[in-house]
Amino acid sequence: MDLDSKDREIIGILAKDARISIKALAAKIDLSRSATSERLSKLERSGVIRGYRADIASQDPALISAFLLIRLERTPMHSLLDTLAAFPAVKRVSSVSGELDLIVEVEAQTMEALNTVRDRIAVSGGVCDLTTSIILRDEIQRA
Amino acid sequence: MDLDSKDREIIGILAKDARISIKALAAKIDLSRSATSERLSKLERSGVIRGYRADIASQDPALISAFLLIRLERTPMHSLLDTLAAFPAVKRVSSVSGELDLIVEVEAQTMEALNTVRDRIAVSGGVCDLTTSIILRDEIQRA
DNA sequence: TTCGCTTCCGACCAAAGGACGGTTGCACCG
DNA sequence: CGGTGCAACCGTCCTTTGGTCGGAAGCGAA
Repeated sequence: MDLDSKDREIIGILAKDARISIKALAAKIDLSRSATSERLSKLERSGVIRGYRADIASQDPALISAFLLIRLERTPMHSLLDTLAAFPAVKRVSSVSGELDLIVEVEAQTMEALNTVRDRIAVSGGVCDLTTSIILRDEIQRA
Repeated sequence: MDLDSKDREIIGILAKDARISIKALAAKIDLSRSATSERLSKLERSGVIRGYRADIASQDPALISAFLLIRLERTPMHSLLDTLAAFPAVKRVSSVSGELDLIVEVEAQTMEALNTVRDRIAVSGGVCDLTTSIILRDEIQRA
C-alpha cells in the first residue's frame, strides 16, 4: 500500500490524537467525512494503522529499569524467548549481532523483583553470560 | 489521584483499543455510559491518561537499529549528551550502572548512516570504549 | 469513445455522546 | 439520631457523529 499526502496527514494527526472524530479529522485534511472515513478504514485494513493505544502516565515513578545483556550458548534459543515472555517485567527483547546475543529491557517495582527476574533468567537453560545494567537515568528519549 | 479496579479496567481496555466507543467500554466494565464517560474524562483531566496515539506500522522495514554500549573516561559527560542529542538517529540514551556507562539506541536508514553516527560518537571526547550491537530482530516489544 | 476503476461528495438513518435531573450510599457533624 | 454535603451512579433527552449508499468526476486502457 502506498500513501499519498492525505494519508500521511491522517496518520500524523492520529498519531497525536487517536480519539479525534472523523468529522474533525476530515476538516483538518480538507476532505469530506465520507472520503476521510473511507481512507481511514483502508489504512486500518491494510495494516498501516495497527491500532490505537491510550498513552498512560506511569503510575509509579519509582519503577526500576535495567538492560540485561545476554550471551547464549547457542542461537537461536526459542525456549528462552518463551521464558522471557512469561515475565511481565520484560518489556523488550532484541536479538543483536556481535559479542552479545540478546538485549533485554526489564522494568520492576523493586530492586528485589528485578533481581528475581534476573536470577530466573540467568539460570534458564542456554544462557552463557548475563550482565545487568541498571538504568540510572533516561537522558534522551524520542518517539 | 487513586484508581479503583474500574479505572484500571478502563485503562487496560483503552491501552489496547483507544478508539473504542464509550458505550462498548461501558458494557465491558459493566457500568452505565454516563458513569463510564465521567470516569474517563476524570482520568484524562487528572493526567492518568495522557492522550491517545495511533500505532503506525513502520513504513520502512529497512530501518536499521542498534545499541551502542559506551564506557566513558569519566562520568558525567554532559558534552557527549549534547553531541548525541544532535543526531536524529539517536532514539534513546540511558545512563546505566556497572561496566558500562551509557546505552544508546540508534536508528538509521542505511548501515552507512549508522556507521557514520557510530564513528562520530566514538571519536567524541570522553568515550573510552564503544561496542555496537546491531539489532537483528525485536523478539518481544511491549507498551 | 467506452469501459472499468478509484475517489470524491452529499444524504440518509442508525449509533454514539454530552448534559442534565434524580436517586442512592456514605461520611461527617451538630 | 437526623440533617447535610458529596461522590458516584443511572436513565433520558437531544445533538453530533458515523457507516453506507447512489451518483458524479477523473483517469488510464482497450
